[in-house]
Amino acid sequence: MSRGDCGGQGWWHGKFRGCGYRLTLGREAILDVLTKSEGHLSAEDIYMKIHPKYPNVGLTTVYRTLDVLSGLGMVYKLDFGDGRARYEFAEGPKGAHHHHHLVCTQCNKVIDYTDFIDEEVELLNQTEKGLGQKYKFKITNHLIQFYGECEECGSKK
Amino acid sequence: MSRGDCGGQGWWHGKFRGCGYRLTLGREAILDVLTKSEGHLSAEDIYMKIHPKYPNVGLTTVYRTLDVLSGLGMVYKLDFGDGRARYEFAEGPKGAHHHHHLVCTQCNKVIDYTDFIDEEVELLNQTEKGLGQKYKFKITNHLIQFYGECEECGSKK
DNA sequence: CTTATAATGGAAATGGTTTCCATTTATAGA
DNA sequence: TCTATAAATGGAAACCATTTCCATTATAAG
Repeated sequence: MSRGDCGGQGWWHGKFRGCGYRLTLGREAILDVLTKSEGHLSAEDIYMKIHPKYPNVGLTTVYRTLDVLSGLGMVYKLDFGDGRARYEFAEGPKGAHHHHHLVCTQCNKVIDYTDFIDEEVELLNQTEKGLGQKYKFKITNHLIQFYGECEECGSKK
Repeated sequence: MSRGDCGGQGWWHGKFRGCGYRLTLGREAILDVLTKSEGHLSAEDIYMKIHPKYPNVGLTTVYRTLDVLSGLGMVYKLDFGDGRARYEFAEGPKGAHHHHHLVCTQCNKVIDYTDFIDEEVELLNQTEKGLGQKYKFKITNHLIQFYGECEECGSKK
């Protein structure tokens, strides 16, 4: 399984099979949307995007698949405070495309930023290590979000 | 309005009045619970704690008050992935009792930690400033959470 | 190909949160 | 102190994202 294969169709098959999951059309369709769309999709967003081409993939399956993917660490489940979960594809190893979020508390707009990521990540790694030892946690992930008022909302007053 | 007043009964009266909100028994009861309980209460938790003493304060009022408090920045609304919002009192100025969260993705247990907070906060302040300028955001808050598997859940396998 | 069992979809249930509205209450002003 | 007015309330009903149920279908091992 050479690294080059990862670009081809279905590079995640191994990950699925290895964990005892089956490969289905619905799952492929959902992963496809997640990898090709720019972030922050809700379950329904994904359902809508898939539906024209795969009208027999139900919303329930979307939820179930997102749960599986989230459990495998292939997808992040996020909450931006708009009452529905948002999902984004977890990029490759070691922080490629790693980013955090800037959320407007008025209109729920979300900006992905990568500024300062290097410094952040270094501190986070240290912190993860320290916390993991102290609290006997096996830390697998972190979430950083900044909240505030975006330019547009600020000027509306 | 001397600073010393803040310890007394109802130090938040000014904040409320200043924003055009009225003081009611229910609101005082809710604030009282939030300030005196250790964090992460759900709306229903608060309702249950209040109910014996204030049986005529409804769950709806709890939700409404938490919304108001959250809007005033007196309370943080948090999501630990267990399907209900959790609220915690936002402590005084400049990071007194400032802490972040360590969340077990299996059992949803939450540990508050203050380790490394100083380094984190310094980096965060810089980041906030930089991001605020670049994206024209008026940043008011941030969220940091680490996710993983707690000792107990890890040993259950 | 056959078989065991995972996965599915659609409808129904769930459950946290919000909305509605008639009633109560806090507060400013007389 | 009393009154007027608009905010706040509670309880029931609505809402709506997500989950559960279950009979059916489809994957993949042998």
